[in-house]
Amino acid sequence: MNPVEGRSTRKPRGRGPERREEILNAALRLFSQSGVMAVSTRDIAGAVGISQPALYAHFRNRDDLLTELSERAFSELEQRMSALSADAMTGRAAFLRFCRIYIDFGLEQPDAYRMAFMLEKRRSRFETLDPRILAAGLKTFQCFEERLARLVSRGLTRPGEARLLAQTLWAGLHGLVSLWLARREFPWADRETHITRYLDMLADGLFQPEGVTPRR
Amino acid sequence: MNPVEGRSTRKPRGRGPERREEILNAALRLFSQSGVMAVSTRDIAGAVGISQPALYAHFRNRDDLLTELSERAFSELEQRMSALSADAMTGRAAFLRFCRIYIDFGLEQPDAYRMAFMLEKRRSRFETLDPRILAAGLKTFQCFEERLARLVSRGLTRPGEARLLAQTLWAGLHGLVSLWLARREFPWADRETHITRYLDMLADGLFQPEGVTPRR
DNA sequence: AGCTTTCCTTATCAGTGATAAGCGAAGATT
DNA sequence: AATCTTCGCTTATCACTGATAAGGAAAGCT
Repeated sequence: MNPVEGRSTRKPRGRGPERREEILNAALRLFSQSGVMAVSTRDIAGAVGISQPALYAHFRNRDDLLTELSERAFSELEQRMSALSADAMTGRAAFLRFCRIYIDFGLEQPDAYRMAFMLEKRRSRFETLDPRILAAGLKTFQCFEERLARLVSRGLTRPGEARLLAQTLWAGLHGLVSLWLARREFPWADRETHITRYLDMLADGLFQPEGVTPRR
Repeated sequence: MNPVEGRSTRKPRGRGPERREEILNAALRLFSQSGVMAVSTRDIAGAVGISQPALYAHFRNRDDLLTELSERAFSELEQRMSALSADAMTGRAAFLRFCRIYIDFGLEQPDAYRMAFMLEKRRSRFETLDPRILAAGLKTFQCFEERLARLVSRGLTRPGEARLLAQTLWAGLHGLVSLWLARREFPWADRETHITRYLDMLADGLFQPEGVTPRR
């Protein structure tokens, strides 16, 4: 695709990058259907119509493929957040809408969300996070932090408050979304009510009424 | 152990239930060391000093063993929460202490926490939750809800509010803990500050100052 | 002594992710 | 045109996984 890419002056023959796309799309579809853990490399290869070892020409291993999908998931979330910033809204209403973007992303694309935040790789230790996923996550988080700071201008009194608030809010939203996704059978309250109540609680803590100083 | 247990009048020979305990303990230790996904049934059997198929005399399969550990994790959390209720505290301070119990449990016993809330089984679809884990989770949640309602007596105005609040708070705490556990490499803010700020934000939303009506 | 039950073994299975070796055809080189 | 090179793929195979089958050794009861 890029002539700068290699020492060879010859153009790549064609199928290469497209095959890679085919594989990624097929994998995501299968993961959505049957769950990430249940899909084998043979399943993916079969869906694309190639043999299983052929995958390894495009991805070093299975986890590498998952990483790629994780990066895409982060990218998608980032895009959604960026789309909102056009409106130069501020205050409570904007805060609520901003949070809804995160929540809606998780609920509409549960598999992408899982890829990004909840995925436990098979081989490595649980805590060992892929550097690529870490980088993608950091980038997305910076976007999150930036937009949030713009929306919530009041209440950011101490230095470093913006980052702390962003991490706190992110964690809160993640808790909501991840529990919904991981424990579907649980008798959750009506989801809309739940979202509203939760965001209100957060907003009540964030946007204190005039003349009232929040404790601490 | 219990004479009511079977039709046989003979006493069980001994090792049975103890072996089961041995296996569970060894499994939990290995999971803590190497991560849940990285530990095989042969590893567990080897740690106990028996052959791999011998495990299946005590557990139907690997997931069954994980389920057992999940139940124990829930039980441990429940115990911790119940321990606090002795003090008949109320109000904001009690709320903060209550939340700390949950957080501390997750941070002190990360593997138990993962068992209970973050575990993706290998075989089944991700959403398909083991009924036993569901039951254990429900029981623990009821404990959570009950204690919380006692602590936060004000602010519970609408019917069903207690359950909604409990689910909301649980989700918020889970978000914090699970992200810490799953993304250790992330440049988190100082944890103590983080906890304090987050709980304050929640408490500010919950315990509105006198004479101020929270929006909505 | 003989029988039953318990707890464990070895042997083996299908399925997994991954690697090695090689094959055929499309471009490049002569 | 003939040859060479490289690419994209195949088949064969590996070590390992969770799980099952079949059987053995020994403890305790009759």
